[in-house]
Amino acid sequence: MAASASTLTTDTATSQTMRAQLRLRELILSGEFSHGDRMSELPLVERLGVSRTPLRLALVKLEHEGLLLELPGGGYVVREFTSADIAQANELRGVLEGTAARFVAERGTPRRALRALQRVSDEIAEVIYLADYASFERYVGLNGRFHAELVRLAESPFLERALDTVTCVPFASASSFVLSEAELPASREILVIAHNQHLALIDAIAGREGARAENIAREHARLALQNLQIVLRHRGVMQRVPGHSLTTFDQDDC
Amino acid sequence: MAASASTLTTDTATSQTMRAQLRLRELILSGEFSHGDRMSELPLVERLGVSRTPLRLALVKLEHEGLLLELPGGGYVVREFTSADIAQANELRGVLEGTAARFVAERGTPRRALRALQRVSDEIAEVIYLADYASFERYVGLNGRFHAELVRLAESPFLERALDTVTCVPFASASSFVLSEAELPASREILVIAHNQHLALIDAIAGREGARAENIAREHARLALQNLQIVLRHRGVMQRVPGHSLTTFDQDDC
DNA sequence: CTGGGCATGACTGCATGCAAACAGTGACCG
DNA sequence: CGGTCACTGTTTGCATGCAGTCATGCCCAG
Repeated sequence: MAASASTLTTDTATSQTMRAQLRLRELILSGEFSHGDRMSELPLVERLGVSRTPLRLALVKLEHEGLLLELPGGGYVVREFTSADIAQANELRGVLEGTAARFVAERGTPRRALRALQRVSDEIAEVIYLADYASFERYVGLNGRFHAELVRLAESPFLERALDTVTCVPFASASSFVLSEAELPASREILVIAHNQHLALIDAIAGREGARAENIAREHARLALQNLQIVLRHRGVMQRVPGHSLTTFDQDDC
Repeated sequence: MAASASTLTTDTATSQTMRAQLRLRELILSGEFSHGDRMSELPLVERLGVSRTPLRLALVKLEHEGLLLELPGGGYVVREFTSADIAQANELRGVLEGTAARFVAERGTPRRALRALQRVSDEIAEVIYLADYASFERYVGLNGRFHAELVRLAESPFLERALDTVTCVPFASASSFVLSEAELPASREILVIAHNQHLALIDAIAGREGARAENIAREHARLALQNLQIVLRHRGVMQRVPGHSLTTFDQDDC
């Protein structure tokens, strides 16, 4: 849901509820609120320009998404994500994407479908050796497409739903690959490794090696965490990353 | 969410929204509605005795739970669960519970915590050799406790959330072990096997054998599907099982 | 000076009225 | 006779008013 909803922009939203949900998520992830902040309805009504009814529906949905926590006495607060949360969510993502990969490999997929993955992979190969920032951003988009395509091939709606429960966690989704200019060389090495894992994944799927595909996808997810740790060495970068205000990193442990 | 909410009864619900959500879920699973039925607000308002506002919140929550589907033009219909859905959700449950088992095994758990699992397992050992229906029902409860305890030990909120996305699927949760008087002997064999898997799981966790624990839990989940297939041979039983009206089973394929 | 109780304020949960959109039906035109 | 358009009824989405509850702060008494 997070993925599909976020493809809409705030303007194209048809209902007030959707508008409120998108705009609110945007506000939260942009750092407008910090973890623990109470989401009082009246100020938000004023700020978002929607009535209380759709706003409340949006709050309920964001609570289900995991960004908000319901208070016992009523009302919601912005949820906090600890480094342990991020690590666990990321590991879980690896498990689920690994399961997707296994499903695809075991079921056997027409070569035509695999070619879609291959194409994205080829595009990625073109950008990882370019050292400029724009190429990195393109990589993030392509990488997201690769993972989305993989999950799509699994043809398992429940798997997608389960993945939605972790992709809402900042820094735990495949497309939240954090970039750091200061660590460009180190990050680029990681991209090379990640690309190699993509290739191995495709090879495993093509050969219907389910267990291999699963394990590659798991290790692939762990690479994202590794990259996050590298970037965390330079605090300055993090300030600009969506979702930063929701996280609490213990010093250099993640 | 499904698990925690269903522990409350309709009466103890504090808010109208909660009351509507519990009662509605009850109505849907009890077969009062069939898949595809439209959940019109006004009739439900009359039936549940709550106003439209809390009812709509309940509908949103049930949609997120997976029991309802949102229509493009607005409104909700009762979702259909095909046998493929059930199989996939069950497989996914195995993956997630396997991950829970792996987490517990790898992290290493104090013997005191393992003893809780052991106790439930001991209680199960007492009931599986009794051939009466009451013992079967006790087994279902104990089995649910075993699985809940295992997930609790994993100490991973996201894992629990992800599991919630599959436990809402009829016949896919650990506690939805379907009983059939007609197939008592066959089902009892399955219980014996399941109990043996529980013991192996505890042993694997105690020995910190993560991969073994994970694979046992996966295979354990597949056993539930096997049992369902056995019970499906006798259609009569299914009529009384919660959630039956939401499912469409292809003949003897599941 | 401190602790407890009361009052006031704010905030949430709920109910209902209103408007817009969709579907269903009937009539009219080709 | 069939298709299309318009009208009507139903349904959802939204806005707002109201009441109950929780928290906060102040005042008074010990």
